[in-house]
Amino acid sequence: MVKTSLSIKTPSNFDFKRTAYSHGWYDLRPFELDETVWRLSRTFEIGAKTPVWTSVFYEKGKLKIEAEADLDKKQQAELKRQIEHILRFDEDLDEFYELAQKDLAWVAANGAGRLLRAPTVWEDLVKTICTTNCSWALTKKMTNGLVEKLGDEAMNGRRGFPTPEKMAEMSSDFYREEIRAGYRAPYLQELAEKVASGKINVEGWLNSDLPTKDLKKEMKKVKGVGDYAAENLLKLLGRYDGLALDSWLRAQFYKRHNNDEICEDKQINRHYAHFGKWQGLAMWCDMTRDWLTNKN
DNA sequence: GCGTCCAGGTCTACC
DNA sequence: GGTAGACCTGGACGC
Repeated sequence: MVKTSLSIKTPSNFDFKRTAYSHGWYDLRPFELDETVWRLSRTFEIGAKTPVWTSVFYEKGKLKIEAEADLDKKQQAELKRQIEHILRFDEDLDEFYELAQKDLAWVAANGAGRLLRAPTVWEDLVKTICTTNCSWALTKKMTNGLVEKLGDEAMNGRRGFPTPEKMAEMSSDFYREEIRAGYRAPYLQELAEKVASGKINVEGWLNSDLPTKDLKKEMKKVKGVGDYAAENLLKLLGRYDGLALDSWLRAQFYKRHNNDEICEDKQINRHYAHFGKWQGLAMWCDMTRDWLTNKN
């Protein structure tokens, strides 16, 4: 039941559908996207007794927020801040849009380029590890398991993403046998312990002063994080220097730009090099251009 | 139903 | 720095 209704003014070039549907995160719990009415829902940890189940949708130039809890002013402000964060309101895409005018003009025209992210770097990091070396079905199974078995419950019974502390309590065997994380099991356990104990501050990566190259090195110190995972996470932090190439992205490139023939990664890099620090975002937009076809 | 093969990214050991 | 093999799961396929 909706107990708090709020609204936020969106940036002028903001497109809710393109942002919610920007990549697979909308499909991973605790996110839920109802494409029939374009409502994006999930739990938020905003200092209330329990996580707060909240839905957002776009109406008349404003983003409407409906939370299933009575929220005080402080909690309302925190909820707005987290929603602006996940929908990337702070992303200044003007420079990218200008660069894209030549061969990706549709990007600016359609307000594309904002990549949905979780409220915390922690959640994005764990989910990214769960995308490596497996099918999307298995990624969904792992994240669903984490949320269902370890997430705190909101008032409506829906669960949030587990905290590092909660995940650190569980054994490697739990992640292997219950979450079906396979060889990733000890990686998840070790990561949770390090984050919970403060040995690694992954939230600090968001506003890190480190050059991207050095930040990527830091990320790759986490077991289970290689080139693809680090570059994917960097994109979610707003750094698009890397292409985060995985098998799907490569296959899409071969189809669209290489007559469906396999080529070396060097060729893919060359293709997007003129986008400079925006090349990762340029490639992602290029490969996902048709995602909203038949969904409007 | 069972066994085999394969895709998917990263790690470790080795050169 | 580059490479090979192992890691583990689920789906596809053949029998």
